[in-house]
Amino acid sequence: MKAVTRFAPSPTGYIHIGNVRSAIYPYLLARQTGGKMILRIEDTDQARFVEGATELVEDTLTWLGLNWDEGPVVGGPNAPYFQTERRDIYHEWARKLIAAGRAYADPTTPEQIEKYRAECTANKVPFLYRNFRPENTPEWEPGMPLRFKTEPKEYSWHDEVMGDMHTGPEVLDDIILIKKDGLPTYNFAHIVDDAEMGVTHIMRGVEYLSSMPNYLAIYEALGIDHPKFVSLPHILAPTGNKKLGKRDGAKSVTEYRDDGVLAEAMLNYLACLGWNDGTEQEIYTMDELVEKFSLDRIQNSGARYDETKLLWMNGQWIRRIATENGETVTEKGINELYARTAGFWPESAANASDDYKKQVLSIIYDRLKTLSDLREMTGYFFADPAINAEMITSNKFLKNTSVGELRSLLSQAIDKLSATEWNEDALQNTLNDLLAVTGKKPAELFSLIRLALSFAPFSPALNLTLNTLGKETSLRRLSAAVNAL
RNA sequence: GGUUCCGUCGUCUAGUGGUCUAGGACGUCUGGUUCUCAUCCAGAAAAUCGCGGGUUCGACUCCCGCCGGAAUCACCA
Repeated sequence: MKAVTRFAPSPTGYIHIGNVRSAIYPYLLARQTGGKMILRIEDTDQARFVEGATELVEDTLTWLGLNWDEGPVVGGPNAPYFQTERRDIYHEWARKLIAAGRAYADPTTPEQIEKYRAECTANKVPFLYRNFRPENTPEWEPGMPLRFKTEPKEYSWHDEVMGDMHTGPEVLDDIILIKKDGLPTYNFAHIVDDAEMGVTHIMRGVEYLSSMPNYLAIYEALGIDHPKFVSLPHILAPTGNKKLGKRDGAKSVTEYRDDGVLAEAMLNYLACLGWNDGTEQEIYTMDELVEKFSLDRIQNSGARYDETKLLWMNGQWIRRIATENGETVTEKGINELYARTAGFWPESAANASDDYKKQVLSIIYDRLKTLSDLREMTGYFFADPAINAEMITSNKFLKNTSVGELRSLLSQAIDKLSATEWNEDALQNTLNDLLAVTGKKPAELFSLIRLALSFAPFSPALNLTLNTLGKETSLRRLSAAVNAL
């Protein structure tokens, strides 16, 4: 069965990690079944509308590789895809309900409603508007709120994630269908749109679960079949038991992109938070996700967001791309990874060539957790580091060596390296010779040379660092270090 | 308060009556890979399966009760 799914955000800000899954899962199901994915913008709340939010949504989906078949930008047979432009459609459906005696214009003022509510609170009974239904209602016309006239009864339904559900009549109420401003509420609009657009699966957060009976009542009154319901459990904040939201500092998805997280890792992590295919696989490509995704394996309890694991996964993806999933870097892999690194290099790399940066990347990639680590970890490849003799003399492997000896060791290194052919293997041989000649341990000799070259807390293997830096630069820095000691 | 949902290592999870003295992953710790950091490899610690009853020869798995957590009760979505 070809699934028609949708992601229907309201344009009130950025998409954060707590709510992208309701875009990922619909996408996966649509692609798996050869169906389609619709992007619909639910902008009926004018007060919460945020300028530019739609573009933010599009940007996020595009980055993650979640392309939509119908919606803004691409259009489609069910256009328009902004609810504010579909006003007439909702009114048309609303009139059907009125004609069937299942909706009425509500003349009650908000103040009066508040009184009813206060009355119920005082008497400790649940507030149900249907108990205060006005007896004489005017004929509805736009500009008046329109309410659903419910018929309280029990409802049973099936949720693809939560299983068989059942509720009593006490949860049914006369909910607002169309607001005073003429725009529909979410409760009404999504039902109409999903029906018009042929949506087969509604995937949304569990917070809508308690509204289900009211939706079921509307589907019934409208005489239409409802789509399948898929309630997605919440993603929990790192601490506490609350769902992850902007107030808990949930970062936007694109903020992770700007911090150097790969789209593949983000998608992989999020898809597997609350879903797994029952195997022990951890790393999934988009294609594998599309192939293996299944609704019945979505977890029905909330999952805590764990950034540490996301970062681990990002490291895995960086290595996977650089090595084309093998053990060593390949040219193609480095090119692929390099293409993602724009904007993450230190300022000093501004004038460096692509080839040089690729070479640096190829020896440093397995140390990266995020692309932005490049900024902190590669500076000395592009500009001579500030000399800090203290860093050498206080190093744990060097602090017991006299300054005179340090100088002598560096001088010997300079002599040997001056006469060496400059490539990885030759450099390694020279380094080994140096070890033999001086009788020093690698910890002492290599640490010294490494620090004199980089003055950085860590760096790639010495021979690789030397090779990339080049002969001239390496010897210059070594000499400068001798003079500074 | 009403209604509904959820409950396995710190975290994400596997587990659908016996193969579970509960498996994997992240994190943590230890050791190895000629320096550092990281990768990689090996290993360790870590869950009385929320609690109490029952059904059964046998329960993490089925039933009941309880406890704990969450969601929702808007002219917001």
